[in-house]
Amino acid sequence: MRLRLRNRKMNIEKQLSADIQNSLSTLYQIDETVELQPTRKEFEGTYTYVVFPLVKALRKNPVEIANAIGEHLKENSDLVTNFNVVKGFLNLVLTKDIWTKMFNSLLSADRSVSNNGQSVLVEYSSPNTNKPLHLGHLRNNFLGYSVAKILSAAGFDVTKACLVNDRGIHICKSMIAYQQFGNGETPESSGMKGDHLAGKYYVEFDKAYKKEIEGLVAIGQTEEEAKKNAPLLKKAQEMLLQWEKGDKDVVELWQKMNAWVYDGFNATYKQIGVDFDKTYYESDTYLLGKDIVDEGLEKGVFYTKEDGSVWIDLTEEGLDHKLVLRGDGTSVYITQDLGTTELKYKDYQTDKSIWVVGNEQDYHFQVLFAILAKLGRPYAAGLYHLSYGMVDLPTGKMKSREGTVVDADDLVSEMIATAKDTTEERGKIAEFNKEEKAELFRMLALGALKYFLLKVEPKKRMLFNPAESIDFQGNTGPFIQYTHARIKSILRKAEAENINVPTEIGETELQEIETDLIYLLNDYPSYLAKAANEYSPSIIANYCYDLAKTFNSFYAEFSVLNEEDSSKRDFRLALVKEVAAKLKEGFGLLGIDVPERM
RNA sequence: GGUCCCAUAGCUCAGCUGGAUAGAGCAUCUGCCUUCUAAGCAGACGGUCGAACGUUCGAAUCGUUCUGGGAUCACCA
Repeated sequence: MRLRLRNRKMNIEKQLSADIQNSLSTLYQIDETVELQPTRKEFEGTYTYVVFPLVKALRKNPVEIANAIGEHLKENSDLVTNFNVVKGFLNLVLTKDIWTKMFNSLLSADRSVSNNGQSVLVEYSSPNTNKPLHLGHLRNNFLGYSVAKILSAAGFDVTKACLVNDRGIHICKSMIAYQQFGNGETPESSGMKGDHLAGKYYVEFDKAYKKEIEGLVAIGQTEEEAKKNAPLLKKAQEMLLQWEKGDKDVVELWQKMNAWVYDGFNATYKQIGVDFDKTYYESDTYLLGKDIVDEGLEKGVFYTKEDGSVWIDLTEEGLDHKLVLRGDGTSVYITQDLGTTELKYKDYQTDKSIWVVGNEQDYHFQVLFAILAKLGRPYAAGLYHLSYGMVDLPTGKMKSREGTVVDADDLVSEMIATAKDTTEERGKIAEFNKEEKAELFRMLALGALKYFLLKVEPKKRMLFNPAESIDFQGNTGPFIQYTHARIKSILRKAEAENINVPTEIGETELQEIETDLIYLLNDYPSYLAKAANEYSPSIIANYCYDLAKTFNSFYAEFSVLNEEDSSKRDFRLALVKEVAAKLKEGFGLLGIDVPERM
């Protein structure tokens, strides 16, 4: 791995800020940090410096200050050729060759990622083995995978982890229902994917369980009593105890059904293009954490109640008292998470650890992090819950138990069918063979789906309407994929005509839309940094959209290969090649592939 | 009831570390394919930025209160 000590990339904005700082100290003997913003389209200039904040200290009127700074910059800065002042806004016009310089520095930039010396573990997906993945899991998977990619591009050493919830009462429910109603059905005999088969029996359990409750209520029990007393639930609880004791038959059934489910999950993961470096299984880790409870008691961070249960007082942190171990000595959810957090740290010693988990667990993670901080864990400050909002349907919340979910496999299949129809309608891929077509349809389907789920800020809940299929036009994945394909088409044609793409360009007069593109390309690192800081793929998605949109405006108005001035043509060739590369790079961070043609 | 999150155009969303006249897409309407891919481009229409106070030269952005929606406050995970 290469380590770059300094960022050698020329940064106009930084240099300009420094020049302004210099002007301020020369003119007014003040030392201010300088923030620049892009000049609004309706004014002349590239960067704007707002002088209002100086007014108070300098006791001069803003226009006067702005003019003075402008004059000084014009005299002393190599970058500034002219300026104009509107109220307190100093609009700076930069020297003409700045754009070719900026672009050449982009062309010659070192594209390897420089390691930032930090490591991070990202846990996501974390499915339950009693049901197949649904739309909510897709948001989770795409988010986790993308955040891992983004952090990696930002220089982190990233480990992708998955914690499979493969034990517990919910798994036993599927198992009981299978025992009772399964008649030896298998994925082979039924033709169902293993995860769907397990999910079927989870739903079966709930149906039968509800019937039992009705029956008990009919003979006079209250609903609450009936829920506790229903024989099926008793059986599931009994089965969990047997599982914990290691009962041979139960463990065998558990292994058999889980193996089916893993086959199903692996097929889904492969289809949606998601993977992990490490998989943890809760059946291996659910007993962890008890030693941490002991440690907490010794340190006086935890306390014991009369019934033997162990608690922590988090009222100082603005939280409540929280149970960390049951009176009978068995674990609760938080106990396990204390244990797995410790385990992950022992395994990887990462500087940061991220959980991609829905916002219904916000409180749980507040508590978890607060406890680890109180225990003085060195890694506590690096823990982060990437909380995301639920995906709701027009009919309300998705519930696996009641079967009111948008199944992940079904949705992907439907999207592929839509991609096929949409593409064939346009009739542009006649020369594709069968495999190439299949690959393209999948690429577009996943592009549409991933972009749809990732372009929204993670913490916002979102609505998915199955009746309205996901668009392929406008602000969508396929729009950006299409833009990439268009550029590739130009590059192919150039190659066929033996026109080389230059690696350095000479001075040439540029259109405004071309400088817009250079500006955007040059700005990419700041978007990447922001996305990494905020763990937010939506920032990358929106950047790609901006870039694609701007390119398409350029494309509609100007021609690359039909440009008669060869220096302009060469510049445009290099420019569009950079745009394509950036779109591919950005979409790569979202886990979306881009086609050569479509 | 306590705590946390969300509220921007008819719909889906950007913008939020305070800056100039709040931007896209979808939908509706008008133009643009004998020229590098029309999954595109140009334009029209559409806004009390949930409400009220406050801080500020300046608030969609910060603060307080309120309204609406969601989540959570289990010896479930």
